[in-house]
Amino acid sequence: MRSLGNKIEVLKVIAHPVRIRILEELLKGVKCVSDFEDFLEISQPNASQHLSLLRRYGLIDYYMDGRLRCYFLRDPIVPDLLAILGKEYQEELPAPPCCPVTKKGKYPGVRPGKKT
Amino acid sequence: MRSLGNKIEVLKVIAHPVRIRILEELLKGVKCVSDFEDFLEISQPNASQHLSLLRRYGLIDYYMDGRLRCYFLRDPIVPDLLAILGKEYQEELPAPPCCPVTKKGKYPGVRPGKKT
DNA sequence: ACTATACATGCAAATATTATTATATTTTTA
DNA sequence: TAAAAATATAATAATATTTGCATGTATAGT
Repeated sequence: MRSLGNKIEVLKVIAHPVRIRILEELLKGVKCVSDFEDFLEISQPNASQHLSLLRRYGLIDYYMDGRLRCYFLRDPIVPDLLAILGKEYQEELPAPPCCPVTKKGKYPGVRPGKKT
Repeated sequence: MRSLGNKIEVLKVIAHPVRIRILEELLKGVKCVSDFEDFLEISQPNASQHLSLLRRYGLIDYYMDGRLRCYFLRDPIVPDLLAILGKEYQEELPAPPCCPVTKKGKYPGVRPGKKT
């Protein structure tokens, strides 16, 4: 299992437009580097760098088929995160019953060691 | 609704150890700035900066109670993401039936315009 | 009115991320 | 075995993020 700190690093790695597209493509199935070049509008070395970053964090891996590298998804957190990114959120969370701006509110939290 | 690009920005904003802790605390309930100072080991201005970044992206908001600012969660994507970060993943995703390294595999994808 | 409290803001320094370019490695094909 | 295809690596430059510090503002208490 990953530690929380580790998961945050993973989140950071995922949070990049190119890498999200890569992961979305891999969700559909195996792809090799030059396939990505076709629809990501970036250079081959750049694609390679993103792929190896994703691989360094264990999110994806590859099989080798001759001189092709067939990349595929490996970490189950990826489909979960992509699902959230695809989800439509309509409402905001309910605001807490606290501290209206105009009137004098009352902070509900305990504030040990604080004056006032 | 947020666009995908927008959600990726949000993901990036969330993907920071201090900000994750802030959001986790806010998931429990309203907190004001100096409350965060107590358990995050960072300076007040730094806490304030992280809070205002989170607010700039609409993830949180605050009520004012005198000189306190009572921060609370606002964007429903936050609890969903925190849930995933808390989730335990045991297994890796099933590897695709393709291209074993030792033997000569066969790339399953269509590669239009590519030679070989 | 003065002082302390709670918090925000602006700026500069340190650090990290990203893309670009050139080059290297490996494998297949001719 | 030489050329090409597919991909990786390394170095660099451009840019963005993060923090620290000093200062600013508003409110509350005296």
